[in-house]
Amino acid sequence: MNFYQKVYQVVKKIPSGKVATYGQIGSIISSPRSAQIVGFALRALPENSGVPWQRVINSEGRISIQNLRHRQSEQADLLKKEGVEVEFRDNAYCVDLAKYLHRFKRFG
DNA sequence: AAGGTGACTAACA
DNA sequence: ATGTTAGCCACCT
Repeated sequence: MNFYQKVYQVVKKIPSGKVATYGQIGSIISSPRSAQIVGFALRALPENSGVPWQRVINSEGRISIQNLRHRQSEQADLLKKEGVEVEFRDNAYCVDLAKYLHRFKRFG
C-alpha cells in the first residue's frame, strides 16, 4: 500500500458532517510533515472514487482546493449538504474547526 | 536517477 | 494583521 492509498483509507474514516485538515491526515499516517502530499493524493483522485475528499480542508479551516475539475463552491456545497456550516468570508469558504473538526482516535 | 512540482504549514518580516 | 519564505516529501518525468 503506497502513501496515497493510506491517505484514502484515512479520509474515508471522516464521518459525514465532519472535516479534517491535511496536516491531521499526515499525522495519522505517521508523516506529520507531509500535509502537501496529502493534497497531491486528493488531487490525483478520479471522478467517482468514493473517497470523501470534500471533507479535507486546510489548517485555517478554509477550503483550499485548486483543481480545475472542481471549484471551491462545489466543495462548499457538498459540505453544506452534509450538514457542515460553510461561510463565505474574505474571498474564501470557511468552516469552524472547533465545531466540525473530526477527532481521530490517534490524534488530538 | 536526479530534479521539479505543489488541494500544506509554521515561521518570519 | 497581512503577505512572503522556506521546509516539506511522494510522485512524476
